[in-house]
Amino acid sequence: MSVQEFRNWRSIREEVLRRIEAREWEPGDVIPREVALADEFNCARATVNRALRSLSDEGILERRRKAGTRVAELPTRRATLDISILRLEIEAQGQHYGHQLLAQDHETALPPDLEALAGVPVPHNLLHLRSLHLADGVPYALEERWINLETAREAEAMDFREISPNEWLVNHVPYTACDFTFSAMAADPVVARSLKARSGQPLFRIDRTTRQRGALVTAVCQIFPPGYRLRTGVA
Amino acid sequence: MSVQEFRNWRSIREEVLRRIEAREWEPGDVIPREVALADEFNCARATVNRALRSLSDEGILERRRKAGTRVAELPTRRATLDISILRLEIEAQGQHYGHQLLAQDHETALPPDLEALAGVPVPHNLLHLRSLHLADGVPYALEERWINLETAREAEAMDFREISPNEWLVNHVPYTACDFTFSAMAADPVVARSLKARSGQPLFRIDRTTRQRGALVTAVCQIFPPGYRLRTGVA
DNA sequence: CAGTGGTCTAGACCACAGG
DNA sequence: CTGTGGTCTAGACCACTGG
Repeated sequence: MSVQEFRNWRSIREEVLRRIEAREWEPGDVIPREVALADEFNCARATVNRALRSLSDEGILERRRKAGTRVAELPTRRATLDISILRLEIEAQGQHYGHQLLAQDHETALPPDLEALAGVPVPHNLLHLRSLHLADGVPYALEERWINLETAREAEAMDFREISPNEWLVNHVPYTACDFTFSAMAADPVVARSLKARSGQPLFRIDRTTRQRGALVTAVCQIFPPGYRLRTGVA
Repeated sequence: MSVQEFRNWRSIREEVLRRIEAREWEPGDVIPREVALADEFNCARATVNRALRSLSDEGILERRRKAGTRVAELPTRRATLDISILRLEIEAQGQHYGHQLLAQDHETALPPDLEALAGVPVPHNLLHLRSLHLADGVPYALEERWINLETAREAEAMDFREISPNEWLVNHVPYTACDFTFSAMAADPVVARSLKARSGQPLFRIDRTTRQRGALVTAVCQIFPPGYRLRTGVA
């Protein structure tokens, strides 16, 4: 083999991938330790570390102290979903975004499945909003949202006909952790009417709960019209 | 404020998050540059870099050369889905995994939606498999799979009644990139019978195409019984 | 207890993009 | 052109864990 130059961690990463694809290193094999690779590639160990860590983050390698680094046998496909704000998703498709507030009231509990997803105690003081996202005037998603008024008091005074609750929250409660659930459901008559679907049609649904420091911030259920598909980028 | 010790990149990361949550740094704000933070935290710049990079990877910060680092305004929620092998998913729930090969033949094209998802030229020499994954004997998912025989010739000789095609592929074609699509569909009579669902019921569906070096390796469509939910970890 | 990856440091140079 | 993040280096110590 010709002498190759490895200048940076990306090229090392590529070379490691190449060896795995070429089955020079097979699933389950322990690969040479960092020092050895650093020596082979004629670079600092930190650089090799950077490359191997990135592969380990993606589940392609498994690393353990003392045990060394091995090629994952049954790699978990780690798909990253970029869940953006619906407005951005719609505008990215070159469509005009619209938002329509259908209902607003106070509730004292979440629906059971969202409560289970939340995994944290849910207060009894919730602002409940039902709204519709539109793309070029056509229903794009029906959204049902609960906002914890103890975490986000100012939400009560907001007029969510102007700004969508999601965008307001994102800018008001900056950093949050969230859990998602994806599922299929049948359109009930109410939902069907909002989304211009027929009752009983299969709809794609995303549930989400958002927390900050262990306290619920908001819970959302978004329902999409028939035919909607959620796509991911690469693992 | 009391003098705090910042020993490692994780603690710096936490402190940065704290400042964002506390709105000391608001969405859109430029935060101090790495050298300044390294100075404040009394550590090397590389350590600050490590902390900020991890936040930037998650979409919480946005970094650009010369422009500096700022708190993301409309952060994209980056959910990571761990799509494991169904056998592992089932066994992780303490259930017994079973696999049943329903049909096997040759086809010359993918269904249109999978072909669109693939994004690479699809050869006309495909092995097609239809199989059922069982958890404790109950249908867990119906799987329809196409394998590119030009990439994975040996697949033709395999007996997929013994080992599931997915597991064989994973060990045979180690590293691959893949794209997913999630959607809802109505059970047609055939699918309904396999999954013991009623015709027309909403089903959750995952489509996936897998590539290696730009060549299609396999395309899969997995359909789950009513009530199935896909959950994610945190962003 | 010893070997491996995990991390930190201090310094350097580079690449990119803002002004 | 200049300031910022991106990366590399050489060396060091630490933490975990397998044997």
